[in-house]
Amino acid sequence: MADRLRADAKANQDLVLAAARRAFARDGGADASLREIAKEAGVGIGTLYRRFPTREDLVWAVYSGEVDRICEEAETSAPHPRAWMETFLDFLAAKRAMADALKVVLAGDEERRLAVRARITGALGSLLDTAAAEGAIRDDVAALDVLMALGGISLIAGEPDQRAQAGRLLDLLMDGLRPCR
Amino acid sequence: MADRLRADAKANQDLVLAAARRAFARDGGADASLREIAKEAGVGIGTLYRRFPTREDLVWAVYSGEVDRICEEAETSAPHPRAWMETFLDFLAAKRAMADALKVVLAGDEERRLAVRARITGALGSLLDTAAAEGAIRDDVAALDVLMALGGISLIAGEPDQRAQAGRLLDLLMDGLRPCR
DNA sequence: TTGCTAAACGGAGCATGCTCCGTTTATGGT
DNA sequence: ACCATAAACGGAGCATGCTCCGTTTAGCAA
Repeated sequence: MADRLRADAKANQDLVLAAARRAFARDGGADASLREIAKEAGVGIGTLYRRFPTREDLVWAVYSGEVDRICEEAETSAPHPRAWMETFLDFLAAKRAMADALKVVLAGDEERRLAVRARITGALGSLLDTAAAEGAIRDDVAALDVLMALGGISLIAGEPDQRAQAGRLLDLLMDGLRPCR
Repeated sequence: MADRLRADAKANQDLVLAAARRAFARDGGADASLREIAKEAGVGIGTLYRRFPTREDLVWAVYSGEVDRICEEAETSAPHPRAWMETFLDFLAAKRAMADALKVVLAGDEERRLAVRARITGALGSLLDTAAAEGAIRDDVAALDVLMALGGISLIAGEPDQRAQAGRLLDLLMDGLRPCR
């Protein structure tokens, strides 16, 4: 990329990211104040917004590493869809901000969102394919649909105290994926 | 009820409701400004908030009639769960504000929310029971779980331009409800 | 070293949600 | 007709998201 950042810009970006990471760690990040994050980073609110135009951009910058790790897990570990889905839901429950970001990513059609989507559906798809090859689940359901189902579960029952409910919804989803008949 | 409203209070409440109905009709209501509604009703913002402490209260006051109608439909018409669910999702898609309100209702445990929840799960339960009796679907899934699944679908794929996606998720849900094996 | 300019900065400013509280008034009793 | 007072009113005020724009400066070329 020829678009290298100016030194001061890069430094500020890092300060903001660090502050955001700290703020998000405090409470899942769903409602951390961006002004507060900017202040904590010692940067003007305008600077934060120029670098991360939307809350989702910031959330994504903070958590993309973890998402990658989860995706790799889906591609490399044994094909236990249910277990992986639980991990995924737990992740979204812990980082509530990500659940909202996911919703946007799943709806939008800008290059950026599509890439993220491709990353996740790719991993999930590979997991589903493997499981299907073993006859554990159906083979005719698109990974994107499953991902959206997971996103839906986390949106409607993603609070930490709704684990049981989320589990039941996941049961229902798994039932829908069963290769009966 | 001994708690009758003072005449002026009642009048203002009606004005607010009428204004809200108009505002919501314009755009689903998801992001109509409450200040604007108050102004349109010729009432102070404080008055609006005293009568409807949360946005959901207002949304509910505006739409409870329609929800009732849909519930009755579930109880009285032929047991076609899928058709009813589509109606329900369409309703939520048209009144985006209701989708958010539903999420809150499904999470909270205050008397009010529980009552609303009971109203809907009651109707849906009756529909599911009838269908189950005919062998059309399983009989061991709680109505609340199905309702939450529907809520999840509408949260993750509730925009009008996501109908197809929502349909696929509904397929998945129906598959999960099938009485196979 | 000295300019020049694109890039970056940062905060004022506006809209919104929601609260708080001093002021006004409907209503029932005398 | 007159009060007393609980009830209702309404908007000032604070926090937040996000934008806009005048000011500052890093990085480069002469």
